[in-house]
Amino acid sequence: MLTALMTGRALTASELAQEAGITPQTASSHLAKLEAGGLIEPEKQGRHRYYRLSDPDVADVLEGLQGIAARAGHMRVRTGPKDPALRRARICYDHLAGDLGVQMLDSMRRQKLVRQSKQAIELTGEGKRFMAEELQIDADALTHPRRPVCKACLDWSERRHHLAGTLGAAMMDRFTELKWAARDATPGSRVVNFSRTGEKRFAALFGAGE
Amino acid sequence: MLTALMTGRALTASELAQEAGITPQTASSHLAKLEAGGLIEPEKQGRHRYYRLSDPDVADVLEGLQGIAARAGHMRVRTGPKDPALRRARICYDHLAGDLGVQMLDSMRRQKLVRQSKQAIELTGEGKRFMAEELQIDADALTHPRRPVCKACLDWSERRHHLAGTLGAAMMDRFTELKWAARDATPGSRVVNFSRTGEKRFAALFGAGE
DNA sequence: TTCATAGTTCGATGATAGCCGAAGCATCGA
DNA sequence: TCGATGCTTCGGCTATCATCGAACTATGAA
Repeated sequence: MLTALMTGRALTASELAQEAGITPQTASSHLAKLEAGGLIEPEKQGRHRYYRLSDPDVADVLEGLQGIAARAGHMRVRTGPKDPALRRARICYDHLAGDLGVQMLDSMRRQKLVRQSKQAIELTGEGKRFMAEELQIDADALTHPRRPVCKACLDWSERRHHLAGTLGAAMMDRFTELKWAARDATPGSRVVNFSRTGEKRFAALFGAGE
Repeated sequence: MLTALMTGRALTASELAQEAGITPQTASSHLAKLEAGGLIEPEKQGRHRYYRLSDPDVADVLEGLQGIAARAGHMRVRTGPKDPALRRARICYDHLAGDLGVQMLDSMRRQKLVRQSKQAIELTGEGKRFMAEELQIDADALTHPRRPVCKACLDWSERRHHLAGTLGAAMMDRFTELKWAARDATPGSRVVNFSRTGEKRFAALFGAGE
């Protein structure tokens, strides 16, 4: 289970159970121990519990152990992820998720448009300016009684955070208005299709980091 | 046992057993497993079996694990070494051991007088010259049918290698002839006492490294 | 509200890891 | 050659751990 988490992605308890080839009950007990030992950290998301390695140090130690194990001739093979095409862009409730969603939040962090600590995300002054100038979004108008402006939402396919909250929704709305992207016509589909120009504009603002 | 080995020193099977608070039989089984796993390496020395961590990587991983354990509030305390005054210089069979013996071999390696790989030590051309000029020892005359000229011998107190073999014995003989050092008068004592001038001359040739 | 799903807790069971006593090798010293 | 010491192997015991079935809680969907 730990090696499965070494990709940096977060996995649910059941997925980890399946990965390890044990029942959920057994996995639950092991996960509790790993958490008590400070090796992993849970993140609640609806009725799921996503687990991730609690620290880069843990990944380092595991990597070292794998190296030693490899020298001793003991090695496990890991299967890579296998996912459909909607990994790239889709709707999560009302905001952008998938590869592009994760990429967007990553880029926003790099550009210091937001500050993130754990689940809490805060828009910086620079971020507000950016939203107003580039996307014509008035961040101050997004406050809502029961919903935060910014929120980290764990991405189903990427298992990394993307941006939720009223700002996430407003940005998705703007992308739609600007005809950069549109929800797939197929009923029930969550796929988001980006137009050619939309993709370019999006990349100009939130291009994959160096 | 592994944390006991993290000092870099080699420890005997019985010492590791005592350190762990278990019987030698139990320790033997664990040591066999650790060796099979490539974590430790044995070195036979007479009827002792000295174990050391097989690799700096192993020490790194252990250190990482200890760090994680410390964060989780689980930690072990380790007792330091405790040894008598004969740690400094003593006779090991017929050659110099103890702090000064280890220091001597270290210095010889640094000065490229010898080349060492594992237990095997070889005198370099530079080394032969050094022996002839500084200590009036003809290295070529030291060959022996059943004994190597140079041999790494694991030091009891320092748990590092010092120089054994006919060369080690010849050097100790020379030190005695030159009145640099003498075996302690007490019968049965293995202590070697260095004279004031002897200590200086020795330090001039094999001074502690920079 | 009711049902389905994700996850946990509890209890029982079977496997095994750790442990030690006794005995067997190997090495050293006399 | 013989005894002492360091270490290992063997056999058996016990405690513990991983495992799963059954039952329970929480969240989301209908």
